[in-house]
Amino acid sequence: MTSKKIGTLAPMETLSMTDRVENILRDYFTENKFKPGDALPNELDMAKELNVSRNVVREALSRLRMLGMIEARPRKGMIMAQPDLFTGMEKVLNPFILGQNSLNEIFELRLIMEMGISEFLFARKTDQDLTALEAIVANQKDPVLASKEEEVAFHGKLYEMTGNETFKRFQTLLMPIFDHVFTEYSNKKTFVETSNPVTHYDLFLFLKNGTPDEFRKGMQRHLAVYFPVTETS
Amino acid sequence: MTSKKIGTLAPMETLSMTDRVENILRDYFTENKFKPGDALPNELDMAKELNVSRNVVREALSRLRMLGMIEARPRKGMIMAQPDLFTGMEKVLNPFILGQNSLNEIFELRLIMEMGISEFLFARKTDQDLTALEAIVANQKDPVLASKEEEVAFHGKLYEMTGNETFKRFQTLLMPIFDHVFTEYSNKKTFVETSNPVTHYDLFLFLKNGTPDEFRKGMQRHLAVYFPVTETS
DNA sequence: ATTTATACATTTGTCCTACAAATAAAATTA
DNA sequence: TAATTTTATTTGTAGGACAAATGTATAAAT
Repeated sequence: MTSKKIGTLAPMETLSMTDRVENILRDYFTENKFKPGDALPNELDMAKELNVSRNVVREALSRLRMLGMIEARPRKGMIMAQPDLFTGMEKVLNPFILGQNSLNEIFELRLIMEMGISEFLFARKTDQDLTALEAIVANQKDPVLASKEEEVAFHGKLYEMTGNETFKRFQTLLMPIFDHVFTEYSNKKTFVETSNPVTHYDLFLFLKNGTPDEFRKGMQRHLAVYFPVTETS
Repeated sequence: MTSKKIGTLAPMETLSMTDRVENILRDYFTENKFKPGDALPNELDMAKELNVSRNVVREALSRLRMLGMIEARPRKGMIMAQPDLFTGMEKVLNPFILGQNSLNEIFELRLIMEMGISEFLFARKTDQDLTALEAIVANQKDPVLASKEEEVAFHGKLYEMTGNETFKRFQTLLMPIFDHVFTEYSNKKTFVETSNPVTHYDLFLFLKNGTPDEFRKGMQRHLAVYFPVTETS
């Protein structure tokens, strides 16, 4: 196997000490099945063990602390913590930094999710939820053009009704991106006024009295303008 | 308004200098609309400007570097970079650290996404994709019990066929969690053998010759055992 | 002997200084 | 002008120092 192929040649990015220590620490936690609450060695011991300066260890630990992976109690030591899945993602969600392609793909993610929640909504909806949802759609004057507040409240409530906190948090984080891409849509494309648009109120009725299928079809028509063109409409 | 309410009393977590500098820097980038490629001030200037030590600045920068937000070229300076959305998330995806509740919710996320991709699959499927997918299902001996490799390959290919790189990457990251939760399912619950399960091959046929609705219904039955119980099945 | 007071050890957070390495820019020389 | 040398710049890494505060061990007092 003396092939000339030595990789893509690009990824020969020499990692810094900090990068390596960060990886080593994460691997160490995983291999030793560290669980929230478990105590970590102190910084100096780590530095000596790894033959690096305390600075390097602290930079690596600082990263893990930011992610919520570990917690440092001054003068007491560090312990493992329960990280939130999206803490890291939240910090890079900046439309000016993210590429346009990423932004568009995130927007598509929304379409996918809102088409997929139907079963969960019907499985977990409560009368209380429906009442709250009705209040949201009732606050709306113009039945066609929803206000931004109402738009956010309505769709947000749907995510909340899935009973999946992670899912809801994901949506809340992505919301600014949705809005950003939506604004671009509004500016660039001349909107094709659909003949009989499905309003939030229609969706509410589907959710209250209809079936998962009816609701999903309604949602699809509600979001129709954003979908890619399909042969079999 | 001289109420006695002074907050929840809990969130009085005094931020460290590093935490604050990290926030200040991110805000600074956002407010000044920093874009990938833009040059950053050097560390010493930042430290002087913010009245903190270079160590603190470096710890904060180290975090942003980890997220891919900035890039440091030794001896040349730092520039803004294009972060990957999920870099931070990837590092905390550790079943031993994440809570069981999070794990279950992530698993539900998968169900939601796979129910929602139908329209995208039909809008973007190519003959090449279908050929590749057919090869995957053809490799399978037992039509009912899919091997783990085939399972991963089939569902992974579906995500890939949406043409949404972000979506596909998300799924790849979450895969170990899916697998982890799935294993728990297998151990705890005695599986209810569905009378006529929908196989991957069935799904392939729906995707090739059917409609988005047919495919989605098939997918729902394929994943039925994992769904929450719905009144209107 | 029990309680109280004191001293000590521990550990993170922050600051400081120093220097290597390597590149780009500037200055010098041919 | 061209080639060479010098210098300045900036990140990466090392190492020392100390404050603060907490828990623990030690000493003192009743």
